[in-house]
Amino acid sequence: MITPVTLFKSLADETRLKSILLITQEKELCVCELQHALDESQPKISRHLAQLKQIGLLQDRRNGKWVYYRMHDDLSGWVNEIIALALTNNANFLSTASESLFAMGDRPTRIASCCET
Amino acid sequence: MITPVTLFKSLADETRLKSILLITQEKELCVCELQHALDESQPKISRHLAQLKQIGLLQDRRNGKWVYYRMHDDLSGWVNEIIALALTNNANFLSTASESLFAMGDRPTRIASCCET
DNA sequence: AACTCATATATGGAAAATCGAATATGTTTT
DNA sequence: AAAACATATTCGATTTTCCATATATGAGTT
Repeated sequence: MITPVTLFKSLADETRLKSILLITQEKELCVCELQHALDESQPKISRHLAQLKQIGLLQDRRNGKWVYYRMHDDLSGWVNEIIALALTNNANFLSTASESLFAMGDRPTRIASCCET
Repeated sequence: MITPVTLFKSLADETRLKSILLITQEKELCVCELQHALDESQPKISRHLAQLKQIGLLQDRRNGKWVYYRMHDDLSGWVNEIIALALTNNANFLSTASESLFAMGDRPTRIASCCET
């Protein structure tokens, strides 16, 4: 069970918050997609994702060379609700990253999406 | 307009989060009540409240020697909703502070409550 | 097996957050 | 106006967070 302080600390960083909101919006994203969408270095993205995974907010799965992150399945309802509220009420906060993601060419998601359960 | 990162940073500290949740629960609290409920030093409480006020999460009013803090009237709906979710889903996180507040003798609130609009 | 690509981690340093202690301000009481 | 009380602020120090760089791991590809 995640504590409220731990949750809010996780959301209190621009890179982490945008990552979580993008992942929530897109269901699942790999490191390189977040790297492109947020225009940040690979280690930076990877480090924050590892942190979010360690806390239990995210879970990952590897598919070939790519590692896909999504919200953890076992999150309490109120955690998901808080994230959903943040997402739906801060469209402009995420717009640039979101547009950048859609403009990205060669997204591995397309290839992977055909293999999902 | 508060940004989501600013909001979550505000909630990412135990003293601040408990203060905000207690204030939300009790409508209005003065520094000495929070000091007692959270069992923290006066400067520490005061400093965090000042920070929350500066951000625009709290507003204060002075009544005699006491300064009462409450949630800011002009907060966006989603901000209040997030705080309400945190409050209703983390009873145990707040229980000790809450009990300590109720056990406090000579609460100035009692005197002030007769003068509120 | 060597090479490439995607991702992860380790390290040292910089920046930011937090704190305790001391002190200042403002209000009431005497 | 001095004393007492509630609150605010300053200061230096500690701790925590964050980052860039370099390097490691792990999976496909040739």
